[in-house]
This record gives sequence, structure tokens and C-alpha cells, in this order.
Amino acid sequence: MAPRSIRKRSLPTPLPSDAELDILAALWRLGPSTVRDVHEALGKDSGYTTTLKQMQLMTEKGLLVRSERFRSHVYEACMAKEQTQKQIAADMLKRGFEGSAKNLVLGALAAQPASRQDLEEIRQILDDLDRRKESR
Amino acid sequence: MAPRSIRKRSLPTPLPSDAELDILAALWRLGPSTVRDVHEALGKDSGYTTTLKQMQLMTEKGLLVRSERFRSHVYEACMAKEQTQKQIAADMLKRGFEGSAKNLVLGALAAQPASRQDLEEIRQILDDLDRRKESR
DNA sequence: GTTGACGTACGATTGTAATCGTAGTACGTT
DNA sequence: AACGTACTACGATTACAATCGTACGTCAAC
Repeated sequence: MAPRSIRKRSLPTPLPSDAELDILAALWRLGPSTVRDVHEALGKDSGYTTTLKQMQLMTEKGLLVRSERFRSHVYEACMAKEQTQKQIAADMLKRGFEGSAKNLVLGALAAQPASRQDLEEIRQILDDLDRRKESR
Repeated sequence: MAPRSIRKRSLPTPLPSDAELDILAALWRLGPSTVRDVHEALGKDSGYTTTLKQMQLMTEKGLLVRSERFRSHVYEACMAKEQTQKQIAADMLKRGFEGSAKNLVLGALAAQPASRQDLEEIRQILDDLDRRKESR
């Protein structure tokens, strides 16, 4: 009778849930911010205390760090955006894409047509990877 | 007071939840299967009836279709793998990757090093996209 | 020193996914 | 006909994310 949630628990850093990811995204974008800043940036119709509580819980979980400032608290994402994105992609890959990066790329590009410039940048990434393989 | 789950509800085809995605993945891999087939393929330590119920609910939601066979039921994924993957990638992109396919690709490749062959296939995809852009 | 604005703390509530137990049904074997 | 086996049906339960209401604290202004 033990349900599992979106992502496996009891890992070094549990993967963020849905609303948690939204908050993280806001913090990555805004940099260190107060609850109010984040809440307004989210633009959701839920209440202020909801966002507050969420961020308090995330702090307990180790997803955010908090520091005092004058009268309010300032929060900051604990992990770098890139690392979290990597974890999310890994989870995604394993669970929905048969572990094939190719499939994920295909899905991503089908879902969100990339600009020519984006395509070029992706090629750069591929080339880099190739070169790193080479040198080993 | 209306919580939201992983993915937004009330869309043409609601995005599959976590366990649902596992089941879909199994069905894509196995093709039309009985509950027992799926349950065993999942290799989870939850009970048989859990998988059964899940698949019944998914059928109600329109994620699976069911047909009779001899004494058991045979289930099949309703949507093609590619379409679901596309939806998932779109959701992911929007929520965690600032809508940037490049970031997702970067994350995916960092998470799951691709083989040289995979890289080549991804290049093919990029070229195709370029060509399609050209001809428009 | 009372009031108002603005902040945090936290218990209680709700919705939903995930799970299981138990009951019911159909079939083959003896 | 009775029994064992394999399946489906479904209500009840549990866990957790998300939400809110209310209590509480602090500072500034009047």
C-alpha cells in the first residue's frame, strides 16, 4: 500500500515535483528572490501562502536555501539549473523514451520546432561530444 | 483548493501519470498484451490487482483500448508512442527547459551519453529539419 | 500604544495517484 | 458435481502534492 509519486523518493536529491519545478524555474530566472517575488512571477491563481508553504517545504527537502534579509527571507535554488535539467532528462529518458537520447531529441524537435540557429548550436554540441570521444 | 498533478488535466488526451507511463512503455514494447504480461514486464513489487486497476482506469480515460480474448482481456496503447513522447517532450520543454530544445538536447546527452551511431542519427534528423525549412 | 501593512509559521483540508483485499466469474480437471 | 485455477470488478485505504485559513511577529506611522 505504498504509493509512489512522480519521482522516486529517498534519493540524494529527490526530483522536484510539478509545482516545485515551476518555483525552481522562477528562481533560476530571477536569481535569489523573496516568496512574493516568486509568487508574482508564477502568475498562478493560487494564494500567496501556498507558494510560501511550498518554498518552506522545498527548503526542508534541501531543494532551496534560505537567508535572512531585513524583514523577509530570500530563497535561492540549491542546485544549478543544468544539473537539475540533467536529472530530469535522465528520468524522462529512462521512463518514456527507452533510454534513447535520439528519441528524446526527436520528440523535442517535433514538439517545439527549433530555429535554424538552435539547430546549429545543437550541431556544435554533437561535434563537441564526438571530439571528446575521439580524444579518449 | 484544487491541486494539480504532474500534468494538466482536462486536455484532449491527458498526459499520462508516472505509473501510467510505465504501463504505456511496456505496451509499446510488448504490443497488445494481457494485464499479466504487463504486470510481469514491469517487474514492480506491487500487486497484480494494482496493475489491473490501473489499466482499467487508463481504459476509462481513453489511454488504452481493450478487447476480449478467450478468457482474458488484451490491452493496447491508444496513442502511438511517438505522439505521446512528443507531448511529454513539449510539456518538459515548457516547464523545465525554458522552451529551449537546445537545452533539452544538452540535458539528454549529458544524462545519457549517446553512442557515435546515435549522434549520427541525430545529425540526420537535424539535416532533415533544415531541408524541410529550406523548401518552405 | 494602537493600528495597519507586510511578513512567516503551521495545522487542516482536498484531490488524485497508487495500492490492496476481497468478492465474483468462467473454465478445465477430476 | 465439486474443486482448483486464473482472471476481472470494485470499494476502501494510503501517501502525497497542493492548497488555504488563521495565528503570530515585527516594524513604521500616526
